[in-house]
Amino acid sequence: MPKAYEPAAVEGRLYKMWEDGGYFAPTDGDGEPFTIIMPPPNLTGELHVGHALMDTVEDILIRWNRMRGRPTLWLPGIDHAAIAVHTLVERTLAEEGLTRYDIGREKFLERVWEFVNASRSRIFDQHKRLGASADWSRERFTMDEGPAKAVRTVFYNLYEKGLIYRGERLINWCPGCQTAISDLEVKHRDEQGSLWHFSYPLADGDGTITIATTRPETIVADTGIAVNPADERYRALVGKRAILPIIERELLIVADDAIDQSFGSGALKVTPGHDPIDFEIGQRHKLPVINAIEKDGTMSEDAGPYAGMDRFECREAIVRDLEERGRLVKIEPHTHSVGHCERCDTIVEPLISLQWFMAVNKEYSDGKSIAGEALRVVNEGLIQFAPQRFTRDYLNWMENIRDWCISRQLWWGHRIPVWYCDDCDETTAPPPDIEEPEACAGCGGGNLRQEEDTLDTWFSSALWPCSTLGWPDNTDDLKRFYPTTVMETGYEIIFFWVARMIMMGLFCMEELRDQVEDRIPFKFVYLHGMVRDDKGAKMSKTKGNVVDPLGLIEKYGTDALRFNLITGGATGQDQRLWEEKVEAGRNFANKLWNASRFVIMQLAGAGEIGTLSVSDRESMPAEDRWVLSKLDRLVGEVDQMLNDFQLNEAGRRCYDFLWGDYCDWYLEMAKIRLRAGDKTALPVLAHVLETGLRLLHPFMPFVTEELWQRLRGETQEEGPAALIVAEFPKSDPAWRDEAAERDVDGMIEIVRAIRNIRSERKVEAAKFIEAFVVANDESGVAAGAAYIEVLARVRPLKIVTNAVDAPREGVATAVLSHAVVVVPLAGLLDAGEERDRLGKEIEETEAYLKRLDGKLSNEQFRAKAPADVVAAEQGRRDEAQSKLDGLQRALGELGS
RNA sequence: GGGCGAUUAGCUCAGUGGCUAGAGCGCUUCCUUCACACGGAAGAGGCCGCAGGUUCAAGUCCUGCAUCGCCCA
Repeated sequence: MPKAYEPAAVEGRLYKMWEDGGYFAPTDGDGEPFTIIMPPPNLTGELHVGHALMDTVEDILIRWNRMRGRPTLWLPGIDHAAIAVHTLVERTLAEEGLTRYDIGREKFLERVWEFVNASRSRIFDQHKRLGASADWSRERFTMDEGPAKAVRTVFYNLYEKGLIYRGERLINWCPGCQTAISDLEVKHRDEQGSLWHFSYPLADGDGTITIATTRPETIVADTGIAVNPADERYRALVGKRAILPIIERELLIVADDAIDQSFGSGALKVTPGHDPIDFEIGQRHKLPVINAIEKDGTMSEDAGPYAGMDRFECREAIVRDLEERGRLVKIEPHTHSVGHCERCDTIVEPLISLQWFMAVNKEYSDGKSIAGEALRVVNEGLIQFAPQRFTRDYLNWMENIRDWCISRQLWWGHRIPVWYCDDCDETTAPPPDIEEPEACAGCGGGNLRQEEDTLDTWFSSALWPCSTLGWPDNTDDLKRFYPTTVMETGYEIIFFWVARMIMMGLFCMEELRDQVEDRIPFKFVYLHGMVRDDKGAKMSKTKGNVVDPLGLIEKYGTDALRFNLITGGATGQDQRLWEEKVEAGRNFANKLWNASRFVIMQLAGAGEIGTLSVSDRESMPAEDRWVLSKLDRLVGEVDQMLNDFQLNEAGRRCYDFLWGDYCDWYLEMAKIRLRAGDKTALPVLAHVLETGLRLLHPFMPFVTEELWQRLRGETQEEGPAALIVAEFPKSDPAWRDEAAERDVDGMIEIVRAIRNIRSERKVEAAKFIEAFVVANDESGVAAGAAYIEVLARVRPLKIVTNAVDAPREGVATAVLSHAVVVVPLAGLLDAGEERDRLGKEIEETEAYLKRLDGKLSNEQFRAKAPADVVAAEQGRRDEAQSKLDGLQRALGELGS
């Protein structure tokens, strides 16, 4: 066995072994399935650390449940990422001097598929490097036939229920991507701009009214002016008309409660065609709607003299023209929020457009609406969030949700399954099994044109938990694995995706499941945080601060990266990552490797060691019972923490036990026995290690599997062929042994005290020194005497029950709660220093004692605190008192 | 404007009302010993952001404030 763990030498081999062994597919058992549908990575992306965290969390949950014996399904897939792929292909076309219109829809889609097929397989090869134990045989792609049929089906069902409609509404238009986008895809950013004040003459010639705007270019689409009804300044003007300069349009002055009197001049120019708030005001007052900006961002015919001008050039031109006419009152600097396209960062233009929408608040049967149901299942606790605080974000968003614009002016994606008739006005939406209708549903004619637009990618992603399992068909997988167990994803897509999956899942399953708890897409939503760079900045390709997970894997191993990502922060919390941090994980893997290497070497040729059972406990020495007791405690804690989605704490506890208790102490004690020819520690060494490897396997799958295989090679126990399908440890409190824990912890304290004295007094590391331990429980200490001698390099060790039997002159004293350690150090000791040290410790102990006394003399505490807490405090008080007595005695014996 | 999160050792972070608040990295001293120097041993280092409150008991719960960050409008 090599001296150091070499991840590269085992990872590929083990992954292949698992895959070939068919371990990733769910077993056929009847147990309650544990299912995770993997959030589909998008086609264009390389593996990044966000994926690494996602894979790690999901793989831990999956491996843990697989080992618990539940039929476990982790279903992977890929998302077609409509806008991203569409623009990517358009860009390559542009390099050839072409547009998609030059080559047409069919050729365009051929180009897209070329790209898709080339990048599709690469993505999961990268995920496999992370050890992801997903069932690749069930892999799905949003554009595959199954998911596509699901899209057509749900579209049809929604349409039939009147929940999908086409209408002219104000939508967010991205002039860069040349498509409508949903509210969620607009990112608002504060920008430094100006607030221009313009005065308009009143139509009756009697005075002016001053309006303020951040967007002068939209003036040409103004159709009214609104003021607050309570505003004294304008009360007399309500109902009158003002004249829009240049365009010479009459603007009705209306009163509306939505107007903030203190903003600008208190008079708002109303542009229903280019602002959502204005649109609502316009609706309330029946103001006309004018579209003055085209989809390419230039001014339309309605912009009069500015027609054809770019919207931002137009802004300057209008300001200039109004200034020339003496209409400009003032310009104030002003910071305001500007909407940008999430994808291309172009400033989004709200405009009126004919689009398809999903009516999320509309009642479609006995009090049910899409959003209403989605609220209900979370309010009723059928779906729970981890961390819990995200529940409120979800509810808040769902309560204020507006109709979802689902059409996109893209060619790549699911084409909206409706046909328009050239001979009549009828729209034909055929049932999903008809891919192309032959006749118009209205006039029966055959001149049909399919809608050009495609659906928002999230529309199909929202179906993911059911479409991947076969919906709309009631397949075996759907029956067995839906509702899925956990949806694990980043908190940043809770609205984009989680919320919409809940809406769609509930709707889709209505016909198949009677009970609402059977219709939910998942029971738990686990949200992980963002992985940032070393300065806390978001990683991005453009900033060049991305940490490449594959590079880290090559350098430190997959397990090291996984362990760091999991223990590096709490659930739902952002974390920072940089290369050196991963070293800790590598070191841990190497520690396990070497501890195992030692155990395996000891086992080699030792013959059969047999298995361990609780009944053997009686004959075991304290340290065996100690480590087994602590191990069982750990097993219980880890199980509890995994159940509570506290993966980070569970991982940490494993680390503490394996490195601290097992390697630092148990192994060292076992060595002493082994050197003395006593092989009785072997079964315990092997058992604890084997259990620890099983416990840690979900976190660090490769090193644990490799070591487990090697260990099994020595112990030759019967059982599963691989750790990945071994049984996850179960707590058995029969292993608990508080007396052993107390005795061995006490022995460890003595060793530490002696080591401390040696180190402080600069005793040569290799030198053996004499030491006395004064203890009431002589036999308890005597049981560990051999270990104290070796681990603290003490010879001879003298255990006495009475302080007078230990020397007093020239000694260093360490007072513990259960014992006093006396180390004669004639010549090495400075009495003054020793006195100072004891004095300081007395001070600390007195303060501690005082605190405990205060607590214990408080009748409220005795009356109200649980009995075990009171008893524990009393115990601590007694220990502190005995320690204080010892310290004072030691100080007294030191003389003055 | 509304909401959420963070603020704990030099740095990065854990800490799910009850042990004298922990870890990793870094730092100091010592150790090439027989699993491991990717190691071992010993140590230094804390107004748990500030101010109130609830509680027998607060780093933890509540309120307010400050600073930083995120989400929504």
